[in-house]
Amino acid sequence: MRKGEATRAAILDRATDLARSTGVEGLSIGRLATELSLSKSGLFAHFGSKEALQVAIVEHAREQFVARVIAPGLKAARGEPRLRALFERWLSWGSQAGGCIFLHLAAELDDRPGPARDALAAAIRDLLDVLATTTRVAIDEGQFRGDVDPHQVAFELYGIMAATHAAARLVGDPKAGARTRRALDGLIARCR
Amino acid sequence: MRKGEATRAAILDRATDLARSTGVEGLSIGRLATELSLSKSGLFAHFGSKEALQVAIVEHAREQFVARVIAPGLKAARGEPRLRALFERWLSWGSQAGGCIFLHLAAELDDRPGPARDALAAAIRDLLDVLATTTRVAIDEGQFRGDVDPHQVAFELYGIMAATHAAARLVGDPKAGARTRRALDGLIARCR
DNA sequence: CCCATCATAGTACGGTCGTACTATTCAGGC
DNA sequence: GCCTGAATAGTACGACCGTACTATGATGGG
Repeated sequence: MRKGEATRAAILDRATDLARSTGVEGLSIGRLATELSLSKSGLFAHFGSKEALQVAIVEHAREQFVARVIAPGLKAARGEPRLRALFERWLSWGSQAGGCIFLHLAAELDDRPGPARDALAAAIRDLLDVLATTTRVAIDEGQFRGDVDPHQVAFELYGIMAATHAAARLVGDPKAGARTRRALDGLIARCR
Repeated sequence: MRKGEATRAAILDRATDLARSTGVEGLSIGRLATELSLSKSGLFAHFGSKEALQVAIVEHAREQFVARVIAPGLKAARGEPRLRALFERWLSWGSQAGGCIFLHLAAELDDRPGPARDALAAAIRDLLDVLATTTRVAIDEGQFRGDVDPHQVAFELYGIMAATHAAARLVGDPKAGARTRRALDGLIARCR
């Protein structure tokens, strides 16, 4: 049905927004319904359980991430430019209100087994794989040295992103942006 | 009074343990009281509000961190060995059940203004400062190059720690430990 | 235009939340 | 060994939680 899908999408949009700052456990169905001018039960009917809503939020965030970060990033030229484009887009994804939802949920869910955690782990694994694959291409193109470990690069990129998050959002370091660029440039320079 | 202080300490020990996996918002006073065989009101009387308990948890974690990570780490030889010792101890701090509470709370609180967030930001700022100061010493000792930026090193160390957390705890990467060492060695090699 | 089906609202329930207020137990100084 | 004050328990409250169940409203295919 058309109408239902549209509502569901609107719910997920708002829910994903909220979950960026409150997490998926702190998010309440009642509050979410009020914000959307829906009844709690009407909203609830779309998901059946809070756990299912949480999983849907993760999936929705993953789709948004693919659309706003991965897909446009992959349009850049093969190798290093593509890697930089992906990271740059990830950065702006993380600078929207609430930050990068994956970083938030990673901390919230890493000790909470369940479907939501599984979905999140899969999403982050995918992200790391894309970064690693892009690095692999840079090696094949001769831009990066042959002994570079693609997954190591993905690992360290994730770390830079997390450090950026903490520095910019929590500690309030005004130089966070510059530090991020320097770390990225350093990592890439080491690969050449 | 002696007794009250002892109880308060016991509460904080357990609360800090729990908050490592549930966060400070997800932690419930009732559950905590039950776990400690205390009445909810008896426990509550020690803090007066949940917010005060959250702040106390952060302060308690900070004290534990100084005792278990910072203080023993500072006993290592000046410069690089000290930096490595600090990071190594931070790593084992982060590998206790629930992981590093600071990384968890950083994600939970970075968008939630209030005293708990302030206390956490101060704690992490302190941690970064210790790492930066230690790096500064390594420069002064001639172990690191003169153009190394101590706060940049602290920033990147934080990133490595966060990446380790995600890789080991969420994604379940069996090579997480090796990746961490490689990233650390790479960072330090670049400083020399 | 009716009817089946989907979408949403309404209501209710047991549970737990944080936080008051009051009562009881306990420990130590005289 | 009482007396005082601290430490803890008891009880109650309103609010909100997630989740059933039922009813009403909208919608589109025949």
